[in-house]
Amino acid sequence: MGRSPCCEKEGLKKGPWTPEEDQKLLAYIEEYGHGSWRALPTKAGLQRCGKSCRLRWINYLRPDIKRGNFTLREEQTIIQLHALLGNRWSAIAAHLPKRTDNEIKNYWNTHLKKRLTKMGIDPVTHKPKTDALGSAGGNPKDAANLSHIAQWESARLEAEARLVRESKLVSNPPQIQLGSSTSTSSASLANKTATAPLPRLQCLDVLKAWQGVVTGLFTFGTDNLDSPTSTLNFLENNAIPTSTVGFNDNFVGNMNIEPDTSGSEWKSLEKSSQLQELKEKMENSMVAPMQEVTYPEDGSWFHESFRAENMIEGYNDEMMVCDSGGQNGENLNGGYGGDCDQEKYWNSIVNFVNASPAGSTVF
DNA sequence: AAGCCAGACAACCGCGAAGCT
DNA sequence: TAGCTTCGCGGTTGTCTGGCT
Repeated sequence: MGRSPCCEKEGLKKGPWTPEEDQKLLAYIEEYGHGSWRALPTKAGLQRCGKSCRLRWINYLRPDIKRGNFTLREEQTIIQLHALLGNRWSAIAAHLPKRTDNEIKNYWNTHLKKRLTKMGIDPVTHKPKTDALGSAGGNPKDAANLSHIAQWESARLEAEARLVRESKLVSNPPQIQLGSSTSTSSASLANKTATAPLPRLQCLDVLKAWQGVVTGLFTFGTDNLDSPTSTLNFLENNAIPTSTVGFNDNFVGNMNIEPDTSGSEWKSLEKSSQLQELKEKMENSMVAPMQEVTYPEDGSWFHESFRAENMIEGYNDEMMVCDSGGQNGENLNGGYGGDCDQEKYWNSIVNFVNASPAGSTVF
């Protein structure tokens, strides 16, 4: 189909953005919103193509971007989602608040992929390279099950990512009349632009749901989820939940869930016909398979994964350096404070990714 | 001090999908 | 319905920086 000619025009500047250009772009979006990206450069007085402006805004200038090192939890989430989704960075980014797809992609390529490779794990399949022939212990049936699970989760995550994008449109129309202020501070922009921080779509967070299933079943006793389908129960009564449908607080924290205390974002979503449509789709496509999931009762397959789940926030690479001493240093918080943390951490990740509900009767 | 190299990250490019007329 | 425009995504490249020799 038609190709945008904007970047092919001669005379347009390429390469790194100058502070002056950033200022112009910020000032324009603050006042008028981005509107049509194609038309923006001319209106904003920039010698750039619209594509370049959009990228600069999305990946760098947007006020709701969290910069700096990825937390251990974020790394874990990226790896888990990558195991399910592959290189669908935008879908992965939808689960990492304030991170851009470009940033995640870069981080994966420069850090995580190499680490997995070093550990002898194929970063594409997330399987040990020595186990090339078979996943799930080499059992073809289990491998097929795992594949089905991955496909299923992939489809659902994609649907959710789409909803997240749509929610941006619903709750934050792109063209916002921003008032008379000419301030270009990030704080100011954060309240005004079309890309204000998104609410977490709590009950549609299928990654959370998936993990909540196994977490709830094996580790939390009385507050356990009754059944995996509970994650979608809100669909039945159309109620926007104020809590996380039976998941314990621990879990919520672990998954970077940021409850929206105001609920205002959800209220706007409630009115969305698109949301209603998606609800119906999810009801039809997701609830049924989940109902029959069963897992080994002893929870052994999930044990290591759960330990990784409980690692404390702020855990960083330096803490993960594995000395030759090899002492086990699991701390009282359930995290790893010992000498061989890196190996344990990554083993946990790998176990989580590999954790196939072998007893599943779903597929 | 200079040159080289590798890592990290910003930015570009090409493609496909969605929307509009 | 076809053709065009616009946007978003993912792969790739370019540039900067810090470490090493």
